[in-house]
Amino acid sequence: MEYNFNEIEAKWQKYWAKNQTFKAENTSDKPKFYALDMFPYPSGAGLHVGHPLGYIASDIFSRYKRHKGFNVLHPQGYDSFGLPAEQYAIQTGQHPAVTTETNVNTYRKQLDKIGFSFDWSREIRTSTPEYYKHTQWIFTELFNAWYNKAADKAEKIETLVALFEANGTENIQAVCDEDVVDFTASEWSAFSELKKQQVLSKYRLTYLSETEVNWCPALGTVLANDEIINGFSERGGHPVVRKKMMQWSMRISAYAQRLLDGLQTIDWPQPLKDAQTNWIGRSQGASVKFKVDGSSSGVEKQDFEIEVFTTRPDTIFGVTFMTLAPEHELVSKIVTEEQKEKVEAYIQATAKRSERERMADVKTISGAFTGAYAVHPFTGENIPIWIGDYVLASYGTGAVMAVPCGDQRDYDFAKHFDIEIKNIFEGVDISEGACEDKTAKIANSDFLSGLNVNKATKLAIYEMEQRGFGKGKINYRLRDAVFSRQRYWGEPFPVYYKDGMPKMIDKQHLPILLPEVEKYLPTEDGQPPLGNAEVWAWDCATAEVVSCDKIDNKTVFPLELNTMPGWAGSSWYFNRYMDANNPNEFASKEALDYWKEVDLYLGGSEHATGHLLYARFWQKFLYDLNYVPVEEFAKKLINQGMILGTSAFMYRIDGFDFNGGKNGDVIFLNEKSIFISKGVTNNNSVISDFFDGYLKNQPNNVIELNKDNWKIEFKLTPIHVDVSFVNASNELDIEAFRNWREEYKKAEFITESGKILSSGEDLGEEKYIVGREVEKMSKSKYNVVNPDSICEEYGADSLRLFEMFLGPLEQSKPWNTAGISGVHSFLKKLWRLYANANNFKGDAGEPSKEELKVLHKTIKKVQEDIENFSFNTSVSTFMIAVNELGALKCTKKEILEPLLILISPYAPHITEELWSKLGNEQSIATAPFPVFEPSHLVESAKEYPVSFNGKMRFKLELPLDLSAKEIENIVMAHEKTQDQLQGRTPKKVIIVPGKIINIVG
RNA sequence: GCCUAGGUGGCGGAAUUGGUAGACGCGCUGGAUUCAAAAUCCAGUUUCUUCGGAAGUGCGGGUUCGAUUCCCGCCCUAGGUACCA
Repeated sequence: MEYNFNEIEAKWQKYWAKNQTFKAENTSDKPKFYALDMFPYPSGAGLHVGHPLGYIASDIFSRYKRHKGFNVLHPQGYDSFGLPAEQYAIQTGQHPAVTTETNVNTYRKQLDKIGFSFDWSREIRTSTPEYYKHTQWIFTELFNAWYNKAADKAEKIETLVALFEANGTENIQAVCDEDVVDFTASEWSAFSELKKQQVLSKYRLTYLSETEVNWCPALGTVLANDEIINGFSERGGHPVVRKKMMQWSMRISAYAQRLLDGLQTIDWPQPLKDAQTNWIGRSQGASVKFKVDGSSSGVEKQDFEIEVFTTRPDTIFGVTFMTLAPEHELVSKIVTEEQKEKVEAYIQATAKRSERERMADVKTISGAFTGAYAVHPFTGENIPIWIGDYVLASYGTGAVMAVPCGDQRDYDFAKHFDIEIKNIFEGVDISEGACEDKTAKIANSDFLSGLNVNKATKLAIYEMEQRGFGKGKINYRLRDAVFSRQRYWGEPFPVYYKDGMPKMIDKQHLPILLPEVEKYLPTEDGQPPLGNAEVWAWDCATAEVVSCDKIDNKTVFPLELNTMPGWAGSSWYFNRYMDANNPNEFASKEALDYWKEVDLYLGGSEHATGHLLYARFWQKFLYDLNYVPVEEFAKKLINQGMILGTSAFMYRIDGFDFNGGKNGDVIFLNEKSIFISKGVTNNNSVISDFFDGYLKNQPNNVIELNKDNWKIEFKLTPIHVDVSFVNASNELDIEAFRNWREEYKKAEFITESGKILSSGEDLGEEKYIVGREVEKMSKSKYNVVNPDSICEEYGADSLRLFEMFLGPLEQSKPWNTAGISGVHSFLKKLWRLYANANNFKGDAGEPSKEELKVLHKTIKKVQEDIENFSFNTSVSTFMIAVNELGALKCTKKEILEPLLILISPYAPHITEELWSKLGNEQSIATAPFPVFEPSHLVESAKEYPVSFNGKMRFKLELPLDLSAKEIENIVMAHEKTQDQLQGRTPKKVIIVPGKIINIVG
């Protein structure tokens, strides 16, 4: 009986769905295990082979945990709000909800074919009202909360109001805007309602503020940094300007320290933790204010102050100049007439450089003197103020107190511009470079002289605070996150505006449904797409969304026009799966208390600072308000590597190029549909033959060349070609290519042997070889491979094994199906092993010692591998086991049955089938994992490697119970040893019993 | 520049605490079976070699009886962009 994988896989997929085999219960005597994948965005291109990599790994782990007796929650869903559906809507008018539905259905079909053990009863989509009503509710909770530093947690805004009513701002320790003003309790109660709201908005965890954005007027939208190339939009090439916009922000900075501290408590990859640590960017030091000396540069500049942040306040006596970022707002105010031209030229030059470029380039030193001076707060000396692009505006305060003796970049800057370098370190030579060694003692620094770094830092801060120009401060690079998007396809804010102040809509009226619009573009006056909605106003009296023309600003008010960003829905979805169908709450307390957190979270490292940081932030917030029982949502996280595609290239001959195209010696062909095989693109005889042919076809042969003196090359353009037209030997299916597009119908080819095929001519024995390159897998590169065809040709079990067999999970690797036949023939061998065992029924007899040894070494290895997420080596182990059992002609049920359980997490369909053929009536899914018995692996002899100076020369089988001395005697007497030594006496013989023998000398 | 990960046959990769480098699979070569093909099975396959051996895990050093593994310096590839002020 043949291994008919199509039939078997369909059968068991149906069985699992019908019997709800993988449905997780919210109450159980079993221990719980929650395995989660980072859910996909359902794109139009469908699932590609990179997606399942992580899903298969988490599925293996989930199935393993079921065998180990756990109640496993392994859900899946869709992050279904997003830009591609909106772009498609703009182009075609198709409603994004319709596109999304279609794409989700495609994904579901593809996922089902791979045999994942998902609990589909818990499927979620972030774009459904049932889901986003809770996203909206969490937003209102953030609005109605503030961060109490005294309690070090978020609290309801009511507690802040109570404090204001009692004592005003006295003793309030809150994370808030910089510009809050103090007031007393009686002042607070005298404030108008509007004024009170204005004050509170400076404390709320989400708030409206003017934020600088990259605005593209032509596209009517805001662009991300990497959507901009040299000041123009990537798509369309339109100009982009910096513009301030009123937007919602999330006060994530309140959680900076806790987000940092929390990293200590979770088992996440170190590189990912590093990325978050760096993103948060904590640094401890002092904030110091320097006054600008008006007398040096004009009286009107007297009032200006430059605030800097320094991590080395102890080196303040070494300050000999200041550097401002060229974009710093003070630059234009303090620059003197004489320096104005130079400074402006420098600012213009800097504006063209990206921040990355400015940071990476430590060799080029550039800057300009503003002509103005600051006053050193301790010495009263005048110090020059410079601008330099090594100081970034977005970093700290955008200004630096430069200490050239203690910072290499300041040092290089000072040297370059011949600025004074003052040495404030005891016995340190700074003639060659700055002293960045923190053990150096401070000298030449008034009251700080003779102190070490720690003491000097503390004293410097104390003195600054006493004299009122500085204070100790911890600085974070982490900035509050902008939460508004000028898009249609996202969660609408449950917000309306009364007297210009935002008001939240009550939980009981949620969800606020995304309104219908005529078109998905921004309005003509630059409003977001929701500005096109006709029914988009809030009626407070009836608590309904009503038509915009009813707006009277008394009971009917305009609704918010922005929508939420992509990360809103994904910042809490892991909690939703715990109780996915709860209509009232985001999840019940019972469900949350039972599942608590994700035990294993799998996904790509590209989400390190986006999704994963914001999700941790929301979780901590929900924890503070007692909505969730744990502060970190994922105990363990594993990054899966990216699967790269292998693009195929055709080489189109556009013309001829003489002498490398110098002097304009290029001839272009009129017909541009001739493709040349990769191997002959530089072949001289092919080129000259082709050129001769070209000359003959010219009606008036005007070209006369002495070819001996000319070097002719083809002018080629590599064209991406669909990888499905190319076989494993890089040979092109010419028919498929000709039928691909109208323009290629008449294509001609120069084959690998140099033969010219005219249009329509068959290949015959000839071959066209394409070029190959490994790049990111993407639809536009025609290198996307989806799993469907592999499932059809080899089956889902082969796909699963193969994706795991490719290599370590965390490493990125190119997709190459060359090895898939290997895992497929393994499955066929497995099938045959059982077919030969009493026609799948297995024999009852006692297993032999050898058979037990094979089984138990496999149990040991596979269990270790799964627990170390080393799935690739398990697949090898299965192959070895099946090869060995095949060689032993094993037919014993006692061996074959446990072996199936070992393989079943990896290849669930074939193992279910063989399991039932062995006579089992229940699914294999919850069969207990075999227990490893070490006694089966005990050996009595060992084949020792005998090494000479560490190099293995021959092997010698010896009993394991020999002592080191006995081994030495046997080895030294051995003839091969004498051969190796050739009469020399060994200096030393090292024997590690059970391991190695090494003879030195 | 810096941080992180990585660099092993023709290819994907294995070697779990320093102890037989190249497991397993692909590909390739030869053979068996077959009218033939597919499928299957068997043998071989790091390189060089005077067939005794010798060299070999990005490069150069070091520690060690012994290094893919540990240390120092460097090169390359991928991802991230900090620290500092």
